[in-house]
Amino acid sequence: MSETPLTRREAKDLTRRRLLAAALRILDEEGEAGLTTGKVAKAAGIAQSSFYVHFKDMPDLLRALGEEGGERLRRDMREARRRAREAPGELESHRDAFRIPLEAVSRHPELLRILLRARHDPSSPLRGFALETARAYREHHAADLAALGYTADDERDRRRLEMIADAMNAATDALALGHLEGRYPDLEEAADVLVALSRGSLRWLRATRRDP
Amino acid sequence: MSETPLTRREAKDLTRRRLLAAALRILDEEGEAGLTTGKVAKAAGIAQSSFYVHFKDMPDLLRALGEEGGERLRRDMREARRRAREAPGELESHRDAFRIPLEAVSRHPELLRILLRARHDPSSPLRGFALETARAYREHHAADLAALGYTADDERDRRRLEMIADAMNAATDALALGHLEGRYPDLEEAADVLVALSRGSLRWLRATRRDP
DNA sequence: GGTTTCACCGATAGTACTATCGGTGAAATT
DNA sequence: AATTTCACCGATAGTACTATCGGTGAAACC
Repeated sequence: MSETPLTRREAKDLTRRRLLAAALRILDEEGEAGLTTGKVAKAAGIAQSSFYVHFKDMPDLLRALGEEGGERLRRDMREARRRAREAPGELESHRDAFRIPLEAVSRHPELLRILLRARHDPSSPLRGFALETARAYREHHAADLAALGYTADDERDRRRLEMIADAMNAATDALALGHLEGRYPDLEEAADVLVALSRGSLRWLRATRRDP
Repeated sequence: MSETPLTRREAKDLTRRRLLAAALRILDEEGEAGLTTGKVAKAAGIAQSSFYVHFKDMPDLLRALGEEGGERLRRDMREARRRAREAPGELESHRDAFRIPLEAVSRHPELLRILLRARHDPSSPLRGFALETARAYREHHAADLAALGYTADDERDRRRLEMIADAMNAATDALALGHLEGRYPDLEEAADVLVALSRGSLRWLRATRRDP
């Protein structure tokens, strides 16, 4: 049997993390409609009223959840970016650039599902956070394209890169969700599809480079 | 001033349609959390209790909304498919195949937004309908690819077509939403991006045709 | 060792929504 | 013209959830 010599601060922090974990699980399994202070508190092993010791109200918990989850996602993506840059071959690197995000999403599917839902739900307290996250990914991806040498001098060029980034991100999410639903068992195959689509966009960018 | 010589049946049907329209608007503006029998009834100009004259409960209304909206969406898509087939040039036809859905979505953005939200919300009564709709689009799109001569004999090939269809549909939705948010003012540009991505996938399918 | 702090508890007032009921008047039926 | 039907109404019982309150015991502080 393990001792539990926890200080008061440690115990409180543990409870807080239990609440956040319970909320994430309920949110993923039942949606925001099923998310109540009572359910979360009970799942975390405390009384409903004690919920308010840790959070001002439910939106406050969701904000905290967004901040923590976003931090984790950003870490994952930075890591993915770094590994993709260090990859060896040209084609290998290109495939990695898509396989790594696919794997990251598959490891933490709840967060993606919750963000996708919140993005389209005007009543969700997480909506602003979801939109901000999506914008950040889009612009990072567009910046990557610019770094590959595809100029973004005028407004039209910049918009092109943003549209490609937006479309590729959406395609990545769709294939990751399909994988989670069991339709695409092999992430390698999904990465191949994304590489093919991406190559199409790069070819188009090259073919339509500035003026005749 | 116009007379209103409505039969009882006409009057009831009118109220029913008012309820559905009010629900759609509230759903789009406030999300499912804001959708209550009281709000919908008031917006339709009747008492809260009269809601139950027309629908068994709220899920029942949502089911009806899904059926009607789905019917309209299917009509739009059939039409889009037909027009794309009749289009003249090769490239024109290819661009049309993407511009037309983009335009269809832009005309009825509420429905897409609601479907996207419901798809990821386990608590939504519309979830089953949203998943079914997504599946139908994916398979139609995959069937179109097969009709272009990209064989789908074995499991791997069929999965490839499905993944491409899935990814392209997601990309289309993403660009349509970006257009609605004002980021991509010109749908023609968005269609160009989709054509470029699509060409990438077609080139890949050709390059990897059956055995060496 | 005495005092203070505070995470947690049960109880409960307040709020919002659902769904049913009996009543009403005008349309439909006879 | 008499009778029936029914879309709609106001009232209300029932349910679910929020958020606050005073009380309690053990950890933290002195």
